Amino acid sequence: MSNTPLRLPPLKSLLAFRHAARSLSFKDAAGQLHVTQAAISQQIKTLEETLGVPLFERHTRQISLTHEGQYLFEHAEKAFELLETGVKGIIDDPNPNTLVISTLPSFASRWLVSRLGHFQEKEKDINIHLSPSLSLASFSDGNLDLSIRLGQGTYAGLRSDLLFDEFLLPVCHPALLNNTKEIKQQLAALPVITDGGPDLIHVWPEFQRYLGSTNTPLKSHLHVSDSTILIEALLSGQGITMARFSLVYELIEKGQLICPLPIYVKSYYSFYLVAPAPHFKHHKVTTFISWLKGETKTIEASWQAYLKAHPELEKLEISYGKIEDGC
Amino acid sequence: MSNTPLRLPPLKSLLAFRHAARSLSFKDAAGQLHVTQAAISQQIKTLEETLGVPLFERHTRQISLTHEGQYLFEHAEKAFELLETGVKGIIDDPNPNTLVISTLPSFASRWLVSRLGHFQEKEKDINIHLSPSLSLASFSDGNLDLSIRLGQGTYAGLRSDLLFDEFLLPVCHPALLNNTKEIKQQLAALPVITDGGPDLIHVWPEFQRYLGSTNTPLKSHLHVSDSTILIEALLSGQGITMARFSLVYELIEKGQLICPLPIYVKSYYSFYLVAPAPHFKHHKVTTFISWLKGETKTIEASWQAYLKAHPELEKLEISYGKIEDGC
DNA sequence: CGCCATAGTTAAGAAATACTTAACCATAGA
DNA sequence: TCTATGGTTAAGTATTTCTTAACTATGGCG
Repeated sequence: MSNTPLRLPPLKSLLAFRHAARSLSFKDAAGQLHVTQAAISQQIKTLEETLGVPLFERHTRQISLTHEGQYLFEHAEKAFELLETGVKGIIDDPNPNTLVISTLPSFASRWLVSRLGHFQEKEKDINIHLSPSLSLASFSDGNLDLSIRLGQGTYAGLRSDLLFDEFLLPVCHPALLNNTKEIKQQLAALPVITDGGPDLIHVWPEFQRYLGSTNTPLKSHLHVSDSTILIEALLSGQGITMARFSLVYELIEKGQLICPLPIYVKSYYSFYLVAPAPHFKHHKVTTFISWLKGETKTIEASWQAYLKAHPELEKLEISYGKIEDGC
Repeated sequence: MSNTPLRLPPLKSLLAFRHAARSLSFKDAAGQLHVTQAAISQQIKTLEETLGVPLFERHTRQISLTHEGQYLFEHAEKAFELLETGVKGIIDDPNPNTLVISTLPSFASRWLVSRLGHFQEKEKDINIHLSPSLSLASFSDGNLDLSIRLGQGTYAGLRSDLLFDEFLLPVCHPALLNNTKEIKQQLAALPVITDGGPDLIHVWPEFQRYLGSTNTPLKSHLHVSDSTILIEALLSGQGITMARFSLVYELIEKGQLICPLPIYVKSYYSFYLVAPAPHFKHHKVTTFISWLKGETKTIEASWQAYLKAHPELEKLEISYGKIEDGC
């Protein structure tokens, strides 16, 4: 007998065979594999032609295994059980009691950290490791369970679930404004604070147009490294910015910051839960996501309440060119 | 943990992974699987994304397995070994000492049977079961090893290897002709013997044209069930036919039959060895085929010698319409 | 007994997957 | 320092798998 290495028949047809042989029904096998009966029929036919032997006897509406079919089934069943065991062991959570989350430092410090106590009290057997990151952290080394990012949800090879949409408001310290001049004039004189978020880049032209100073450079400009610093700069009265609602709405509610103009923008970035698809099946992840979605409902509720309390708010429509994926 | 049934990742990517993990080289895995290195690279990437974990660590030009990769490899290796064992057991010959051959009764009786003694003497451990059949016998019940058919070699789901080409000659008993009249006139008066072979149907119009009697029905017509009877009819002087060279050349050499006209036709049917592809790997089949090809060289040699001895032979070109697959 | 539902089959076309090619990157070795 | 090597990726092509629709041969029910 030749020693040339064996070339397996199409593996899909072997899997189809295994299911058909186990249930002795092409129809049932089709249901199990989420394909049509015709697909199974064709797969089995191809397999029989490739192997050169019949694997089933046909009895019009029923099938039974031939001797060779029985022999092959015994091997195929064990083989696919092994594959299933191996794959399941891979995608099962190797560390079910520790949830490693990466998110924006600003979102972590301004919103999430202060709420995590509630989660930990509720879920005592899940430890949270919060890992701030300005950009999408890599899942490639296997040490990260979930990422909460602001972006477009288009991360290659990863699943992204929308958490909540983001809105941008003009925000500053109340002490920066008084009644001696018109608000727009006062604002035009304030430094603008930016943090490099790509969704903001497209907003300034509109902002300036609203202030009536189209196509002139920003008078004064404070650029900070991320939104955490940006919020601190706002709170210390360094200037004005279009701030993300999720980060400032509690400060506005407390009167520590104000929204001096009746305008807002819907960011084309939203907050997403991002991870490899199998991570979304881990108990600790699904538990955290359920809790988080409950908590972020307060952001959405606050936004709706804010809109209701300020009917004069006007939505600026931004025209975008090439949009980055997000951060 | 959810009880929803596990859906395996693409099986091809698991096989690619297995080979890459075993040799720790995408390049080597590509060679083993007869694809390009890029294909393996993409398969592994897809698998890692689907499973949500890295399986290899990359070191520019080298790879090593991660912990999860090692775990999965152990399962995958065993699983594919099982599949290979099962498949090999299927396509290996369950009955290596008995070769069941189906062929045309005419070819069996006129040519093959008388030579099989030589084969059996040469190969004492292979028993031949010769099973005459007017049409292609089914391989579906697993009791047939090889078929020798006259056709176009286009049998669905089966492999067909050309054995030899067939030629058609006008043949009759020598006693049917004398010197009193011109040969063509005498032949036109003879009954035509046919056996239903589709390759003959298209020949008669040309035959008649050659005799100078275009578009008139055959004067007299003896139809028999197959070529075995046809040869007996020829030998008993019942008429003329366009006979297959392989069946009559020995009778012509002995003077028992003659070819009264210097014409011939190349049949669009040829003799083929037909079987499910794996059967061509069985030792008994390859042994028989080697022997048979040696023996059928005498037919081809005889044909070439016949052409050389009769340089006046003219090849008639037949125009065909829709052609049947053969028998 | 006739009709309807059922499971398997097949052909043709569409959808999805896998592969190739070419260009690229980061080394390692000569 | 330059070249060869193994892995990566994008774009386009080839192949495989699937769906749909029509078909066949039952088996069971009214």
